[in-house]
Amino acid sequence: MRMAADRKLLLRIYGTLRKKFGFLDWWPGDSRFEVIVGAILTQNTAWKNVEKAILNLKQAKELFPKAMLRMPAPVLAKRIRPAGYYNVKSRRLKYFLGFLFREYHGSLSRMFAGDGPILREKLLGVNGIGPETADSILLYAGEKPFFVVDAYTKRIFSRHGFVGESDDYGAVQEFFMSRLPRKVRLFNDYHAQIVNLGKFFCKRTKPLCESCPLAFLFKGKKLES
DNA sequence: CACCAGGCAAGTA
DNA sequence: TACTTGCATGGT
Repeated sequence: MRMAADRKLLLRIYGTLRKKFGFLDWWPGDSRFEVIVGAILTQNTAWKNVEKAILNLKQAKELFPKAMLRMPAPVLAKRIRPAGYYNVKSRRLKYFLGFLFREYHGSLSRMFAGDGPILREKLLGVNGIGPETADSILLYAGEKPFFVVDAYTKRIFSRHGFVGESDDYGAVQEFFMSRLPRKVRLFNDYHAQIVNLGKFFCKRTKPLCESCPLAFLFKGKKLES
C-alpha cells in the first residue's frame, strides 16, 4: 500500500522542516476575530502588508465585529489600504460580518461551536471566502483539523512529484488529509512550514532549488516522472 | 524596470 | 467545463 509509505515520507518532510526552522507558531493574532480578518486580507498579498492594515484597525479601536459591521465600506477600505485590493476586501469583510451576525448573532463562539464540515460549507457560501480562506479560518481561528493548501503547497509538492500539476484544491487537500493524522497542531505547523519554505526556496520562476531542504527526496531517484 | 505576495469572483467561449 | 481578467499595495 502506497498510503503508509507516503504517510511516513510526509512526516519525515515535516520533521526536516521543523528541525531546520523550529516551530513557527502560526497564526499571529490577539483574537480569533483578528485571525479571520487576517485570513481575508492576506489573499494574494504579502503578510507584511496585512500587518499594517490590521494595525490601522487596532489603533482606530475598530478591530471588533460590531465596529466593523457598522463601519461604512469606504471607511473600512481606507483603513485596510496597505493590504491592497482594498475595495474588494472591504466588501468581503462586510459579507463575512453580515454572515456572522445573521447566522450567529455576531458570536464567533457560536459559529465555531458546531460541526466542522458543515461550517466549512457555510463559509464557502460567503462571497469572498474560497477554499483556502475557509480552511485558514477553520484551522487557525477555530482550531478544527482542516489542512490548508496554498500556491506554495501546490508548487512544491507538484514539483517533487507528489501531486499532479493540474490537481485542484480539493485533490491536494485530500492528499494530505488522507495520509496525515488529523491533528490541529500538526496541520497548523505543517502549512506554516510549507509557506516558510516557499518564501525562501521555491519562487515561481525558478524551477527547482539546489539548496532546498527537501532535496533529499531526490537522492537515488530520477527527476521527471 | 519586472516580478512577486499566505486568492477569489465574474465574465467569456 | 476551462480559461481569462480585475483587483492594488509594497518589497526585492
